[in-house]
Amino acid sequence: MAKGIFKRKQERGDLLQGTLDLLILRTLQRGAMHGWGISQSIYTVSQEVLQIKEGSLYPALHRLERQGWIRAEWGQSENRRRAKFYQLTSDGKRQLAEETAYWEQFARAVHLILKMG
Amino acid sequence: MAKGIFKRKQERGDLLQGTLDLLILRTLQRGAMHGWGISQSIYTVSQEVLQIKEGSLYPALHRLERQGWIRAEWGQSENRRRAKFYQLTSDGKRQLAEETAYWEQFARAVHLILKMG
DNA sequence: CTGCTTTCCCTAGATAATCTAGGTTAGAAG
DNA sequence: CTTCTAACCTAGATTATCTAGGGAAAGCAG
Repeated sequence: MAKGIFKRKQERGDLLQGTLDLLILRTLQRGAMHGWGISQSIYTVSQEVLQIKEGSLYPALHRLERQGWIRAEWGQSENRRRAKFYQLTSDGKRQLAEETAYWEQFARAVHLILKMG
Repeated sequence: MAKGIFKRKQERGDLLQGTLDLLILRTLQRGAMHGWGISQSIYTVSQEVLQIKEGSLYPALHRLERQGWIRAEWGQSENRRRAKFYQLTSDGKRQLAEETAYWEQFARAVHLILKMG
């Protein structure tokens, strides 16, 4: 990578903090999906902006499962590989609604700061 | 606190993660301010939504100063107390622009996920 | 003057989320 | 048979924020 030309790609994974659960839950609202697929979906739907690393994804999925917001089941992927499919539980749906509302309030608040006179 | 009645106030300080610097820098864009004033400004401008704890505020200010984005100077507050006034440096202005752009891209991306079919 | 409240500053340690950097398995493809 | 890729996993590092303390000085109530 040629010296100062490409200024640090600016990692900024920090903003994701606290949002990852929401993104996963929302993605699962469209139907059951395996982990790999979830991260791909987030990547493409966000127009290549949100890139979830595997080291974040799987721990997050296990966390969500432990909290009873998603349920896992082994199955077969579209490519005939073994894959773990996740789906929202009813608790998960409630949690999704809550987190969505919270995100919207938060984003509005930040917007107020950014646009103040 | 009466048993299950008040369900966890849901702390959710997590969303702030990665945004605090932006909020502080943006607040200082309006002029020099002391720490206490910065947090009050963020609180009222955000319509009571964003509440920065002192334990986050002061370390953040020191971090920003260490990185050369803000500069501190002791002075007197409106209430005649000793207070440390911070102002943006030119590096800080550049940083503010960068973080603003990044936030907007991020917020757009999350919005895409939340609104997908 | 005394004591209390408010403003303003500070920090050590806990908590927790994400990332880095590794690794495994099994099907597909050459 | 060898390589590539989809799909899963985790330990440890990093880092931001919060909890929970503490201190000093101005103003105010008694």
